[in-house]
Amino acid sequence: MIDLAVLGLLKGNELHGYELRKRLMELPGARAGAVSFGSLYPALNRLERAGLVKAVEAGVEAPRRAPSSGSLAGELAAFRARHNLSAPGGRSRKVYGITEPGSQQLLELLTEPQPDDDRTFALKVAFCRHLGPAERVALFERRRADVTARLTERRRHQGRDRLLDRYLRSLTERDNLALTHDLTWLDGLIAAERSAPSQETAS
Amino acid sequence: MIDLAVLGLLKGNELHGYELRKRLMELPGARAGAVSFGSLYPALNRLERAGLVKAVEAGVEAPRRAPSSGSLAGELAAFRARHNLSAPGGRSRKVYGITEPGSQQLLELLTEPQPDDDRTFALKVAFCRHLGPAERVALFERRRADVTARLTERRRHQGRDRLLDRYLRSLTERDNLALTHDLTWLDGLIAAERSAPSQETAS
DNA sequence: GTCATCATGTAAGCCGTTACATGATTGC
DNA sequence: GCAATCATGTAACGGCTTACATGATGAC
Repeated sequence: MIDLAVLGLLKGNELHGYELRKRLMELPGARAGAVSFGSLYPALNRLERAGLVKAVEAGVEAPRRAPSSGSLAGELAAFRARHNLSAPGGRSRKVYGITEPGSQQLLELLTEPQPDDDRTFALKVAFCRHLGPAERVALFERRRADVTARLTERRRHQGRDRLLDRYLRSLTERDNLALTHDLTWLDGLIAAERSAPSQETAS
Repeated sequence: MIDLAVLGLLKGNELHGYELRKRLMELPGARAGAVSFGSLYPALNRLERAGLVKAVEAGVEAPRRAPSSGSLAGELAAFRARHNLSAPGGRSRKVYGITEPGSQQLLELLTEPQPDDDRTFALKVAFCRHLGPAERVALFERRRADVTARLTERRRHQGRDRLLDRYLRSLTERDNLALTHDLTWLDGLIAAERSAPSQETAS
């Protein structure tokens, strides 16, 4: 989940951890991108060790390891820091970019056929522009099947609606509505995909 | 979460673990009650040790500990097994009921004011019949505030809609719709609560 | 000069899952 | 008799959170 989120965002943007999280939090879809720093930073380090992302324009690192009295590196850092100001390419923070293996891994994550939970699916949609039209449709169709299955499951179990109190009934109705809306939405996505000029955005 | 689910279901029904899970899985609301056996059974034991639930009609337990050759207990178990068939009060399974402290704990879990994630909120609604009207409205109002906050947050961040690709735009729209529908639903619940004959279902 | 925000990290722990082990009962 | 389902558990592990520690920078 967090790998998908990180790789998806880094594909196209070079970002440092803090900014990455800010963007993640802004992603739509039921808090899909919500992660804590406590899991983001270790994840970034892990992905870097795995070669899926790499630090770019790394700039000043480990100035505190410098035993020499002359704080050359420190001065440099301060100078750089005075001039960066948020534009992608800042200094003194660790800016990451995606690597080729990282891009491949992103595609694999987006393509894996196992059923997604809601948050993962939202993330996949958020980054599905990196897929080709066929894989995109496959993604939507798989989800469609999942939602349909849930709906029919629900209908199987709801015969005893009369036995439920009003709150459970209301909850059930809400659930059915939400699932139905999702189906409609997915159908729209699929239809659009099939009729659209099919602009490839392959890897 | 699992405590809420277990206590909520046991309030009113006496059930064994397997049946408990089956009912949990049937609860509406975005897979709200989905739990694995691997977490359910330990949870039941924990709740029992804490005195929040207790085994009732324990019936045949530990027949394998009986060293005597005469398999009296075994025979009895077999006899019972032939006749129980799913009706609450089965044998050879561990049937649990809620205790007074358990009921109190359930009320506390239903009343705690911290914001709920979607699944927890669904569970609270599923069992909110055990609350009084005032606490119920409070529950709904809190959720309403949460959803409203999410909506305005979203609106703050979506000025650059034009920058997003069609999939992110679609996802954002879907999200807005879902949140809006939820708001309407909550408003309906609140209105119904306020205008209803206010049937108390206190602890 | 002090406070909020930016920025990166570590450690402990929670809460749940999957996989495994075991055995009784039911239906064919 | 054999398979599917019912039924209860344990062990290992995974992923994420909270809380903590640290420090630079910017605004006033």
